[in-house]
Amino acid sequence: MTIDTSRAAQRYDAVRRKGRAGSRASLPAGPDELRKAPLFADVDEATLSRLSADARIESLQDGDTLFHQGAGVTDVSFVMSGYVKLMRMAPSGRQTLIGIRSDGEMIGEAPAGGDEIHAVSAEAVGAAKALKLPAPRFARQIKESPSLCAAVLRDSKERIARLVGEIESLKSQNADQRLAHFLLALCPPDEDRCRFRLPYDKRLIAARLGVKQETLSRAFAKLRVHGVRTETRNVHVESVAHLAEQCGRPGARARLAFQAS
Amino acid sequence: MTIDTSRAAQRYDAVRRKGRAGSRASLPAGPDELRKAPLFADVDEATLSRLSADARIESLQDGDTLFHQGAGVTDVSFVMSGYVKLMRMAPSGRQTLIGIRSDGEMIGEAPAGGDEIHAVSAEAVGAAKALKLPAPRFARQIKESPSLCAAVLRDSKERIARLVGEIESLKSQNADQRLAHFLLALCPPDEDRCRFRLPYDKRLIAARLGVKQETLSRAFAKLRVHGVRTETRNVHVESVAHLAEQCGRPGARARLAFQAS
DNA sequence: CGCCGACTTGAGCAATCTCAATCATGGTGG
DNA sequence: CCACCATGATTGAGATTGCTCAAGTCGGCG
Repeated sequence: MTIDTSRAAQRYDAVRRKGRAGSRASLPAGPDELRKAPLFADVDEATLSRLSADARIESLQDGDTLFHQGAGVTDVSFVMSGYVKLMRMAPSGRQTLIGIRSDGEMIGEAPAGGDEIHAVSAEAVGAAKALKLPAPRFARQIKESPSLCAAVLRDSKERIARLVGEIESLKSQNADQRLAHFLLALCPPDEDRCRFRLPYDKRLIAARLGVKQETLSRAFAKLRVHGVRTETRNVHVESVAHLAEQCGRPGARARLAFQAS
Repeated sequence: MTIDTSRAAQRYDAVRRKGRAGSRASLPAGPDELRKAPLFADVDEATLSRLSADARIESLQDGDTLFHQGAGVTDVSFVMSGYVKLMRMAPSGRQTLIGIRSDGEMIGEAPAGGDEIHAVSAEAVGAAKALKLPAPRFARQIKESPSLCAAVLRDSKERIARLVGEIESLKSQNADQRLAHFLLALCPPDEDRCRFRLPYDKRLIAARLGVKQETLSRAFAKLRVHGVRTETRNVHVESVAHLAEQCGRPGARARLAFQAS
């Protein structure tokens, strides 16, 4: 369920972090970069250029931390390339993956003014670039620009919908069904037979689905019977329709897996 | 995990609904009622009185539906008394509890204009009263009143934080720990030994925690060893501090439960 | 070649679910 | 007052799911 147990996680992090440079490249950014974030798609130009005044782009390496849970919110960040994972740290040291951001998505919550604190920690998964805006400036613009405010409102709703979906699947589906759902979302549209690449490694996918790596591996094995083949990161789906059928049935899979073995 | 399986749920609903009147009382409401909702705590009087123009209060009986998932959003609703449960219905008919609202909380999401659709279904748990405002009017006021907009923004953030917490606990805690957390939140502050009443029946608590009723019952049984006694709906906690310790440990409980049996 | 990291596989165990029986409670009709 | 029923809660037994620990595979890379 969690990414790792406390002691194991510490070891794991120690390994990943070895030999990484401490300094980060940071470049200024303009309104054009901001516009790439869907959040800003409908925000007026004037607001955007005000927002971008102190914007900068940071380059991150695998494992770099953007911010820690509990720390004060100084910036609003957006993923410009790569992936960023959001995690909750329990007092015990246990880490739980909350979500993964990519492609212009906002990392964390939009600051609305006042003293705010990060509810999660954010860390780069592989090399990534992040766009950062100072939080106070963003909070001021939210109050002054109706289009920005509307955009943030809409974005919050999408976020909530996603989280609700997440809770539903954690409560009502088993690991196999969650994996089927996950893969289904990755299949390109309009093709029944398809092939694609997993966006990140299986360890992370497992954490995203809320299971252990071993369990994920076995779930993949069960899907083989249903025409889903994997070679490391590449996935081959014989029939998307057939895969979709696997999303809502607990019993059928066991029977078929038995026949195949 | 889910509230009930498809067929069982249908039977269950058929039973609960028997002999209930179809009509609902509906009374007009004013700004004073609105002010009771925390969302409106800091909203200016003018906005509030505009919002309350078409406000009305509906009386609901156990099992009454406020709205269905997938239906268009025509109103914004608030719980004035009692409890309302939010559920997701899978195409299979499976129902998953998403949350429970009470005490002036908003039910569903704030409409921001445009055609919107309910992401969940809402149903009264026991007798309840709901305050309803027409969605279009609310959406208009959001655009025109900065204080309302700020309030909705703040509320969305709280909602997201709650959902994130929910996901964390589903992913990282077992049933016993989730129950301990749940009870801890119900304990009145500043007392180590306390006594209180469960807000709703154990069937609902189980759904809230994402386990079956039987599992919840066994979790309560395990907590008895730790000074938590229950008589139907009444709970005695010998030591809140001791209960809090149970929130973060998987192993210890099993040993003690074994000794006790 | 040999190691490392990511992944897979196996075996046993723990948590949870399922099905079924039982019990307590409150209401209802006789 | 009692028999009876419906509902919610508890308990038991067995199946299932997912976890843990451990070993093994595989591909790249120095």
